Parts: sequence; C-alpha cells; structure tokens
Amino acid sequence: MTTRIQKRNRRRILDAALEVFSAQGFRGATLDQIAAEAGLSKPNLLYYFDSKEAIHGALLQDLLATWLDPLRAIDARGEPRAEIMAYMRRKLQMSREYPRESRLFANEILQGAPRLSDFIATELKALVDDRARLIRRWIAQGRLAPVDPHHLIFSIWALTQHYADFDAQIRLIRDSADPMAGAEAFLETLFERLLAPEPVAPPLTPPVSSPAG
Amino acid sequence: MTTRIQKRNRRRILDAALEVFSAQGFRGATLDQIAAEAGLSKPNLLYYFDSKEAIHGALLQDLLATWLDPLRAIDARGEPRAEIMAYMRRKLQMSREYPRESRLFANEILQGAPRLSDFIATELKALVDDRARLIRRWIAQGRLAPVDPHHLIFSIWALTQHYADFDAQIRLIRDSADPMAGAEAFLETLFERLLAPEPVAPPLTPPVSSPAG
DNA sequence: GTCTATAGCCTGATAGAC
DNA sequence: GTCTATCAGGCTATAGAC
Repeated sequence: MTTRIQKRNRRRILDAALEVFSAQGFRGATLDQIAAEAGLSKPNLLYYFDSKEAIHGALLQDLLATWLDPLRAIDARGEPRAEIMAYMRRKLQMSREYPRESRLFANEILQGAPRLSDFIATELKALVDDRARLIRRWIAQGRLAPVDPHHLIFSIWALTQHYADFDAQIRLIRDSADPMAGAEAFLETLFERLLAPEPVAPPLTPPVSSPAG
Repeated sequence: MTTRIQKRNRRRILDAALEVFSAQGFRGATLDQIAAEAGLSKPNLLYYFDSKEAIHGALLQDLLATWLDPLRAIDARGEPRAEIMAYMRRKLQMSREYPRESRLFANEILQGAPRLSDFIATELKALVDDRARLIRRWIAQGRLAPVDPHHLIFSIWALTQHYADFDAQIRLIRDSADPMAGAEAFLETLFERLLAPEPVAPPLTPPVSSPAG
C-alpha cells in the first residue's frame, strides 16, 4: 500500500531530479545532488526508485504524457490561422510554465535522443505527419499562406522552446527581469505575417495594391 | 618548438574532442572516448593538453573567436532588409557547416552557461545591443517593419540553430535524407514577410499602397 | 613522444543497524 | 523507512619505462 508520505517523497524526489537533470544532463547529474535537493539521503532515493536511470525514466515518462497535447489540440474544424496561432501560444505558455521540462527534453535531443528515439520515430512523427496533412489541406483551400508544414511546426518549436532552453543566455543579454517579456507580442506579429493568406509584396518590387490571383 | 606532428596531433585531439563534447556535454564525455576517437592513448592526450578542462576550454575559445562574425558583419550602410536576410543566411550556413560547434555551444547554455557567462555578458551583449540600436534606427527611418530588435535577433538564433541542435529529432520526423532541406526557402519567406516595411494587411484590414514616411 | 600501470577520487548501488 | 558505512567500478591525472 502506498502511504501519503511515500507519495510525497516520490514527488519530492522527482521534483529535485527534474531540477538537477534539466540543469546538468543525465550524466552530469549525481544522486548526491538530487538527494541534497530533495532533502533525503542517497540510499533513501534508491529505496523509492531502483536506480538513477529509473528516476530519469520516470521524469521522461511524465513529460511525454503531456508533451504532445498542444499539437494534438489543433482542431481541424477551427479557423486555420487562429488554430496555428493558438498552438504557438500554448507552446510559449509551456516554455513559461515548464522551462525545466523543456530543458530536460532539449538535453536528450541534443545528445542524440538515445532514450527518446522510439517515442519520436513513432508517436511524435505520426502526430506531426497528421498535422502536416491538415495544414496542407488548409493551404490547398487557400485559407493559409503556402508554407512547408513541417518547417512551420519546427519553427514554432524552435521559437517557443528557445526562451526556455537558452534562458541563461537571454537573461545575460536582456536587461529585463523577465527574459520572456515581449516574446508573445513578437511571435504574434511574426506568425500573423507568415500565415496571412494574401502573399506579401515580393523583395524588391513595389507593392501592387490589387490582390493578384 | 612545435613540430608538424605536434600540430597534427593537437588538431586530431580537438576534432575528436569536439565530436565527443558536442554529443555528450562536458561531464558526459570521457577522455577514453576522446582518445579512442583521436586514435591516441589517454596519457598522450594529457601530454598535449593539461587537463580535460583545458581541451574543452580550447574548443570554446576556437568557437568564440568566430561565433560573433556573422552578427558583426551586418553593415550599417547596407540595405536593412538585405542585411538582416544575409545575416540569417550566414547563421543557417553555420548550422549546416558546423553543427557540432552549435551543439557544443547549446550544451553550455542549456546547462546555465557556467563557462560562457563572462563572454555573453560582455562581448556578446555589447555586440547585440549595438546591433539592436542599428535596427531601431532603421525602423525609425521606416526602412524596416517595427519589430523588437532583441527578439528579432533571438528569432534568427532560434530558427537557424534549431536545425543543428535538434538535428536528431528532425531526422527522425522527416523522411528526407537532408534534415535541412527546404529550411532556407522557408526562413527566407518567414523573414521577408516579417521585415517587409509596409505593414502587411493587419488581420482583417486591406493594405494601403502609399509609403508612410 | 608515446606507451603501460596505477594512484586517488568520485559515483551508483548495497548491506545492515535502528 | 531512513540512516551510516562501504563496496565496486569508472574516471581524471600522474609515474615511469622505453
């Protein structure tokens, strides 16, 4: 039977482990650090989890359980631009609320995704391909500017996760206390312009004010 | 005196170290791996470099010597949009040619930039702030769409470095042999639209064709 | 200059008292 | 359930032969 104390301790350990793994990577993290952060002894950690690997695995599992939700939530029946914009906003919100989870994920991918390749090649790829088809359909219907769907999705990942993953750099460059200040307004503008169904004026030609078919 | 063999061995070691550090992070990498990759014995590595830390430091120094070049190359006398677009292209080219260097940098930032905070807070910040002033001037002159200069620069970093840093994920999702296929065309479109000096049709208002001073 | 051997530290995991 | 003590393996770095 699982007592209240056991649940609380597991939670404490996972929270401490997230702190340490996301900041140091799997190999860089030590059980000593996690134990100190959790306020428990090292053997006590291993009473709750079989191994260091098991703690890390539990964190990844928790993360992956919700990682795809924002992308899944894109509604085929919605208005295309509004749906993409809402997806971008959800991802940005996740970077704001769960920066450690974003860095945990980034650490894994950066190091070749040894523990995530299965998830990415199956679940994530299937979902992305599905969303790409939907976006292609929207484009064919003229409801969205013609952009490569995969690159569109990658660009949303890159731009939103950057604020969590490169937080240390942004903090050192910006004077603002909040490194994400202004990010939402900027990304709003960026994607509004990218997705506007009317093609913008081409590079060096003066804009013609008639909507060329 | 430094012989030809010594130069060649130093080069071999640094190349092997770049391979290993960029893929595993500092703590994840071992001298055994680097030695094996370089085809030398472990003590021989330490004949050429004082310590593991020294090898890593040499790599970072090499990297930082050129890391700012693309941003520095933005020419205040050039045409604003063309200059920004060229900067974006240079950064994308660096992701293509030097993905390991990008990942080495990303690993450091992701882990809180312990060895780079000085560089970022002084050199990089000064350069970015300088470029931000230039961009603000261009915007005031009506030659560039009004966007936050810092976020514009961050967006270029995020979008171009993503292809190097998240390469493992992209490869697993895309079918293409080249994970960067189509990236340049996509980013070209994205930034052309973002930077067009004429405000694009705001969500539901038709554009006016006079160049507002 | 390059190697084998090894010192000495750190780390993940276990034993066993309480 | 939680602790102290400790083992075994891996790691950086050095010693010393060649």
